[in-house]
Parts: sequence; structure tokens; C-alpha cells
Amino acid sequence: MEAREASKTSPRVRSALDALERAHLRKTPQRLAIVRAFVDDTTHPTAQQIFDRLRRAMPTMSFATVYNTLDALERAGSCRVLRVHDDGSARFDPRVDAHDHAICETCGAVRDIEPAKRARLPDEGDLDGFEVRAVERVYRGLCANCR
Amino acid sequence: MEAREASKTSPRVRSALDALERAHLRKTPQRLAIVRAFVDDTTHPTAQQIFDRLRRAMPTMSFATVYNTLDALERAGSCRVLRVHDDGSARFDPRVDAHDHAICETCGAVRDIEPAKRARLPDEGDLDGFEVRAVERVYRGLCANCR
DNA sequence: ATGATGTTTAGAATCGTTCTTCGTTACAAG
DNA sequence: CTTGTAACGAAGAACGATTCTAAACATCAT
Repeated sequence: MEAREASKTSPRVRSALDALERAHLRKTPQRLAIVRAFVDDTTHPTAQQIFDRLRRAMPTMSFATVYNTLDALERAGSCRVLRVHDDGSARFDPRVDAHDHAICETCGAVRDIEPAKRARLPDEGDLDGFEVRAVERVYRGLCANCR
Repeated sequence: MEAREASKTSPRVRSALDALERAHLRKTPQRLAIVRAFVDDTTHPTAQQIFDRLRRAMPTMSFATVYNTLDALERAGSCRVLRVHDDGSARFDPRVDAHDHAICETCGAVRDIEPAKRARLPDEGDLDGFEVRAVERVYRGLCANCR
């Protein structure tokens, strides 16, 4: 029973719902379902993949709601959008702390990577007045499975 | 007259055409026009922008030909595709040597950045068997104009 | 409980990109 | 030079991902 209770309020689910609250966004059943289906997923799913998972439990769920909710979560600061594939499709990442991504050129899998210790920014001179607010690093290559 | 001659065979134009030849791709008038319109452009244009420039000189140019040619150039190794904007649209970059990009969150401009000296890869342990073939670094922030 | 406001639904619309069909052109072999 | 073959380009239709629209509905502060 403790496990069941914990699954309802896993730390990530709780933090996503708190973020919605802070942003004055309503906690609707749809949003709750999407948060639960997505927030502990490290595979960087597409909106379609999240939608497919939810159809079973909420058959009336609209595709637009998935986009709207992920958008709301992003505005609330508990989700990020990633565009790392050739087709430009959006992948959603529930991790919002600093981290990088490795993309397998063969199978397309996206994996979180801890950033290099003492990673460097370009020399100020090379930035030429540009003010860096965020850094994204993408490693392209072959995952352990595909090698 | 030297200037005119040089403009017809700028080093980048020549290198792009050589690359086409090496890849056994034909040097058609359309491809030549696209190469000339694009190869010295550091603004990372969309296919639409390149198409608009060419309309004047080649009114019959098809939109698909722009994509096909940029694709051919990419396969030939003298162009890269960049997807750094929220809409996932493709930007084309004639620079194929190692460099990074800064994206202005206000105006959307994309600027080439020289990579940091001694930039680091993540620790092998964190890569967990992933074989890195290429690294892309994107800096998001404010360009000198928009600050 | 109630109402103002925010949200969902379903499907249409949009946007960037790719595909398809067919006519044209380049190049090679004779 | 002529012809065959494959590559290429034009035009527009098709496609897939995402966003918009209008109307019905649900949430939450009061």
C-alpha cells in the first residue's frame, strides 16, 4: 500500500504539479495523467508516443491536449523540448537540470548524459558580445547496443 | 575584371562544386545558382530564403530543387543542416568544419562561434558505451544587438 | 453552490518538407 | 552526330507534425 501511495505522489509528479500550481495553471485530470505518464520517462518521447500511452486510460483525450499540457509544463518549468532528429520532431524531456544528450545515429535513441566536469564556454572574444543564457550539447554517434 | 573572375570561382564555390564532382553529382545551372547564393552566407538561411533569392534570377526554379540541391550538397559533404529553432525548421550552414552556434532568443539570429579551446567530452564512464562521432554545441541567449 | 475563467475536444487548418509524375538534359557508347 | 540510359528539374499534390478554432465543459475562488 505504501508503494501504491508513493506511485501517486512520486517526487517528480509532485514537483511537476507544484510547478503547475506556482504558474497558476489548473490541475486537470488530463494534465495529471500526462504528468504521470511522462515525468519518469527517460526515453524522450514524442507527443504521439505520450498520446498513444494515454489513449487506453483516457479514450477521449485529444491530441491537442497533449501538446497543450506539455507546453504548459514547459512554461511552468518542469519540462523541456528537444529537437535533435532529422525530421525536426519535438521530443519532451522531463529533466530540467543541466545535462546533455547523446543521439544514436542508427536507432535514434536519445540518452541523457551528465555534463563534462569543468566544461568550458567559448572565449569571450569569440562570443563577440553574445550573452549566453543556456548551453545545449548534443553528441551524435552509436549507442552501446548499435555498435 | 579580376574581381569579377574571382566572384565566379570563390574558394567556397569551387570547393562545393568539387565536392559535387567527387560525389558523381552533376553540376547543373540550378545547383550552380544555389551554390553561389548560399555558400558564402553566414546567416544560416532557410530553404525558403534561398528560394526567394533565386526567384529573381531563375523564375522557373522549383522549391523542391532547392531542397534537393541542399540535400545533394549535404551528401557531398559541403553543407550541414541545423535545427535550432522552436518550429523545427531546417537552416542550412555552408561551413562544415568544427564550430558551434549561438542563437538569439529575441531575434532568432544564428551566429557561428569558434569552439572553446580544449573543449571537453563527457567522462567515458558517463558515456556508458556510447561512441561519439560528432559534437554539436548550441548557445542560447541574447545577441549583441538585442541586449 | 456559483460564476468567471481556464481547459478540453474534435476536427480543420497550417506549415515545412517530401513525393510523384512527367518532360528535359547530360553524358557515354557506337 | 545519334541514340540510349540515367540523372535532373518543374509543378503541384501529398504528407506528417503541430497549431488553431469554436463550442462545450470543468476548475476553483468566492
